[in-house]
Amino acid sequence: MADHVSTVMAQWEQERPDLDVTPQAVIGRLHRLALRLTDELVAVYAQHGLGEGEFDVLATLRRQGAPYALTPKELGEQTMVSSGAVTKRVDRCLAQGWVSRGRRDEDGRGRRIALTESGRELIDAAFTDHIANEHRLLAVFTAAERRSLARLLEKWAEQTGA
Amino acid sequence: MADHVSTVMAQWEQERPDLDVTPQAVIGRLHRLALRLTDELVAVYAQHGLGEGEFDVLATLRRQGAPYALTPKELGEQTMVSSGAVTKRVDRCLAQGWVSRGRRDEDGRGRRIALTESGRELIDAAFTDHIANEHRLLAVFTAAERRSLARLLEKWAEQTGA
DNA sequence: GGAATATATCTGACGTGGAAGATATTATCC
DNA sequence: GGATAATATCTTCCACGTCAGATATATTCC
Repeated sequence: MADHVSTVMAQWEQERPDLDVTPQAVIGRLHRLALRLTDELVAVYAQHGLGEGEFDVLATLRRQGAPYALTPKELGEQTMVSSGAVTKRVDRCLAQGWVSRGRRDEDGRGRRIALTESGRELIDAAFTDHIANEHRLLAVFTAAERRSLARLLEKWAEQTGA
Repeated sequence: MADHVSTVMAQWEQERPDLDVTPQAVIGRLHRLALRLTDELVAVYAQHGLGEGEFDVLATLRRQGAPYALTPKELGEQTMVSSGAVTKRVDRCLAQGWVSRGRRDEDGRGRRIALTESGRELIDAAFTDHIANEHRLLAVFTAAERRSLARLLEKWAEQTGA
């Protein structure tokens, strides 16, 4: 019945009775859960020959709508990775022919990363499976629990500066 | 008012009306939140000269109680990293004199990683700050909300095989 | 007891991301 | 319009983790 985090908390209460470790019930669980969920999600990306970074790039471009294009800066902001990571992720997608890297018209500094036709087909198939996978992972919950969880996470994210 | 995840979901509803992307309200938010929280936690580890891996090792040993020792295998199981990662994390702690690596008596294959006195002092100080930090991060919530969130995460973790 | 197998740990190659600085282009100010 | 600053992107180096295989020791079965 006791999950890992409960065990850990009991150990701390024994060893450091001066501290109130109840936050671990939320933060510890959240982190372990995020790790496990990532594994589950990555497994589906891999079925389509995609790593997490590539999936992230293609999905971000895809959801912008036609013509499925963003600058590297916008890509980095939306995916929360550094500019260096964006360059490398785009390089990998480029090598597979999933995106093109063009010059932005107005501003010579800017680039324009756009989905190719094959990239769009790939991400449409992968994303369909991805969403099915997420439904599967959430199947434990009732609709009310899901709403409750979503609301709590949203509130937290807002405050942290989501 | 609209957080990033809400925006993303609205984009997908527009682009892929055939899919029900509501799971993102939970899974997307959980992942972004985990990333942000990690940054906040790591900042405190760094104040004590610790990386995430080192903190993880020292804290895991510390909460076992005296004599603060585990085998590499046990360390890896509790911290959810590969055996290779355990070796390297322990190497780094060893280089700083925070742990010792001895031979386990009964089994010549086994090792015994134990906190040194300086390691114990360091993790006690760092963990005190860490818990204060977690309290700060959870300050947005009422006690009831915290319990509710903890319960939902626990339920989820249980099913995934926490 | 010796061969085959299992277990525990370590090693090395590799992949990915971050941080800081390099480069290219544009904007601003006199 | 030329110097200076700002912006966008890329490059380089490094930290850290995984994975597959290497090594050392233990166990099992004949």
